[in-house]
Amino acid sequence: MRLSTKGQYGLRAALDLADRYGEGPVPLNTVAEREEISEHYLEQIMGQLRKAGVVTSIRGAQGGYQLSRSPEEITAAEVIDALDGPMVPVECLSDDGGCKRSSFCAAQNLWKRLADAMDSVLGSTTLADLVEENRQNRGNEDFMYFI
Amino acid sequence: MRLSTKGQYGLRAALDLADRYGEGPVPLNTVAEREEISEHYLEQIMGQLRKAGVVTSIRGAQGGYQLSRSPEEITAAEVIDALDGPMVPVECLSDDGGCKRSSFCAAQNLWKRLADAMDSVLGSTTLADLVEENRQNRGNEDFMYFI
DNA sequence: TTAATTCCAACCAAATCACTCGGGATTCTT
DNA sequence: AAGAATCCCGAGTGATTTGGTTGGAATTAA
Repeated sequence: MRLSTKGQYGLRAALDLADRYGEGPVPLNTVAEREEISEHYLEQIMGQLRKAGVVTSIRGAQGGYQLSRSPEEITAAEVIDALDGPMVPVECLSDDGGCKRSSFCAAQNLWKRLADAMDSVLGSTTLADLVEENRQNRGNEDFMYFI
Repeated sequence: MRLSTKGQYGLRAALDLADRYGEGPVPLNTVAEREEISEHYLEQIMGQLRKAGVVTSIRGAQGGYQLSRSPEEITAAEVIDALDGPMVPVECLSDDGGCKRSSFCAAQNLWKRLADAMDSVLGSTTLADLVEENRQNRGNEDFMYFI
């Protein structure tokens, strides 16, 4: 059970934008370069994020992408859902997929707990949280480095 | 991010065996029938579970499969790992996959938390837990039914 | 006007998934 | 010893998904 690279790249790109929130639009190619993601592929990803309302774009020269809201207001779940669909571990939990065995399926209890656990992590972690954590880590590392 | 049907079927089959633990070997076709899984496909799945030490098999007439240990001693994680490999949400967390960005990757903190959350559910839930919960549910349902 | 950018749709190779098929090996029952 | 019930194994397969690439059109700042 792996997350697609799309979801991973998308989150990295979103974090890249979060780190520069408020500094104006960032062109796609600089994000692609910093994050080492194929430019054309990232284009598709940003398109999805735009349609989902996570980022906004400005076309033309000096254009680029930026987060649509402040990083505190965007959860990891929102980014990943936009790219990979909702993170539900098995089909039978999703609204329409309901399987006829559900009334007596012992496994379903497990999937529910698993889905809850995943939700609570992704839904409660914002881009700001991750950027902040990372700044602190980097800080400590630099500190270590110079001793 | 979906679990493969293999993992789902495998868990269902394991729970089926857990429900009958101590009653001797159960032939594959009866499990397949009760759980509505293709017999040949389930055969492959049971093969993997056997190699992983989750079930044992007895060949020949009157043979079949049974859990290798009591359901209290088998976690959901063990079953799923045997079939789909470890449930790690992204490659860069797995031992050998370590990516070079890890030292400054803000996303990785999220994946770690997600992996921990998943682990703690799957690693702490045993087959016995699920069978027991299910028996209670079924009990309540029957109760409701006859009022 | 030109260069920088986003936007869009089609295409593609490789991998994975969810099975199926066919037959061999083993063991119980009679 | 024969036959039936089982597990064991490896190969094949069609559909879908993944992880992109290609090529070009539209928009806008300088």
